[in-house]
Amino acid sequence: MAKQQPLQFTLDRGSPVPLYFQLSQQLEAAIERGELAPGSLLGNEIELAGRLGLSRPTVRQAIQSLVDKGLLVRRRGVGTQVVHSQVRRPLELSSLYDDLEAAGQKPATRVLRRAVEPASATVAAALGVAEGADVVHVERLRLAHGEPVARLSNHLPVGLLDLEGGALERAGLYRLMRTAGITLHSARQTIGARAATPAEAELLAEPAGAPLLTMERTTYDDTGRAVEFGSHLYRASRYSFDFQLLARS
Amino acid sequence: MAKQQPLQFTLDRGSPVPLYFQLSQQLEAAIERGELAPGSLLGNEIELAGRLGLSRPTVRQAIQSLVDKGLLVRRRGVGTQVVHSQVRRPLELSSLYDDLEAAGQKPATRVLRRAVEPASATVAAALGVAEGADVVHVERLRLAHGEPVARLSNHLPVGLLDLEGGALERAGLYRLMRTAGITLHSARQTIGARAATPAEAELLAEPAGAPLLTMERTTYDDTGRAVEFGSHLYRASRYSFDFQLLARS
DNA sequence: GAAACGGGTATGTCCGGACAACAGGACCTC
DNA sequence: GAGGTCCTGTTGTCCGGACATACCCGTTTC
Repeated sequence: MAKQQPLQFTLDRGSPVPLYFQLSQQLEAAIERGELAPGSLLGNEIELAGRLGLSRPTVRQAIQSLVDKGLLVRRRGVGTQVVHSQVRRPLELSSLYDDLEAAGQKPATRVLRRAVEPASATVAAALGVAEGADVVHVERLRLAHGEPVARLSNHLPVGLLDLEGGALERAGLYRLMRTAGITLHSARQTIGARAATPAEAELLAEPAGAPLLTMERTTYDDTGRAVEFGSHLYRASRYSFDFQLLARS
Repeated sequence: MAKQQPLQFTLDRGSPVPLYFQLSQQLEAAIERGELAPGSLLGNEIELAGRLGLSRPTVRQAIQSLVDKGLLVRRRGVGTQVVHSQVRRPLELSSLYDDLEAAGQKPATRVLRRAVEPASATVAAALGVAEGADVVHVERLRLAHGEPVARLSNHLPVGLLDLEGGALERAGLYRLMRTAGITLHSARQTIGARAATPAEAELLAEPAGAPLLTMERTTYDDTGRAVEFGSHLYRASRYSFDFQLLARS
């Protein structure tokens, strides 16, 4: 357990990006590159602060953000250790489109339907509007490498976003929302499974009665307003939900 | 948007529980009880700190923990607001047993198998041991209200835990681990679906070929060691994964 | 009427210090 | 040799202050 040579960090006090953030990013990059070995001590906070010309609270804030990400573990009286890898990304509020793109699958979208409709009881309850009130309904078929992967059905409040057809084929719904200045805050979702109906089987190129993954999700922005209700169907033979989660506290 | 009367908080400086934690718990309770209306401002930090006889960093730490939980939203230049509810609990590293118990379903467990076996390639890779090395294999049938819900298959390193049969029927695996002094840190999991084989259908009292939810999970403790690999089957007709997630940053 | 300006107010960042609490090893005692 | 005790190092908690920065809103200007 020999002490390793200190890493080099470059901090720019003139930059608008906070110092604790600059530090945490460089620490994360060093861990990613393996320059900070898993299990190794990070060196005590006070000495680190002194070496970098920062105060301890600032250094602590940088370290804390990585602890929250699951990359570091603090042990009182011992020190701060790098976790033994295995950590990738925790579950995020991400869109299928971006996930597929990041995985190198060429995603594509076919818009099946785009209309203003009266809200059903389920949709009204999820979006917090009156039953029968107008909502936007979008139905899309998502493809990867030209093969169908999922049927996405979304309901949105009217006037939230203008979903011009072309935009929907070039990006995921969430990216469009963020671009429109909506800050996503949280979502409530349910993942289940059921057998495909004949129509669904045909659309997704599956045999009749094939098992499908279902996902229902209501997304809220930071004012607490429901901005989207989605009811999706995934081909179980070609898709699964894959994520990491951290123990709280 | 009238200013409401300030709430009362009682802080005990003699208690070993940190002041910021006492405050955050009382704030959370007040939100839970509806004493802090959704959307209402929390009052500025400096004045709040003065009123409670605390410093601003302490108050900020309490508020920050609730922001991380998704209960509050900070807005620079505006104030800190209570989120418009909808927030319950984010996804946790919880055991099915505790979930069922919390939901008022009387959980029960039938141990189908408990043996030391050589690790298959999949299990060995997940647990980080050599293929063919000894691992503990536990197979359980989980019931709720006397009805089968899931078939749970777990592999653990030998010597980690002594899984006496009776204990396995009275509590979930994770609770046993925590009791044994293991601190769970993170887990990697995959949720999918497939059709039941005849044997699985029979065990779970489903028709042949019924859609089942599958979940595979590898759990790590805070030293980065894999402590459990689970491969589970859920009846899609009686169970679904239901959780909340927060947008990062 | 719409756009540009500016003041007030709140959070965001950062500092420097102090003491408490815990883990682990060294040391001593029996 | 086994057990307990002290010491040291490290993180945990808390304080008081300072300045920067973004947002809201009323005012002014065109």
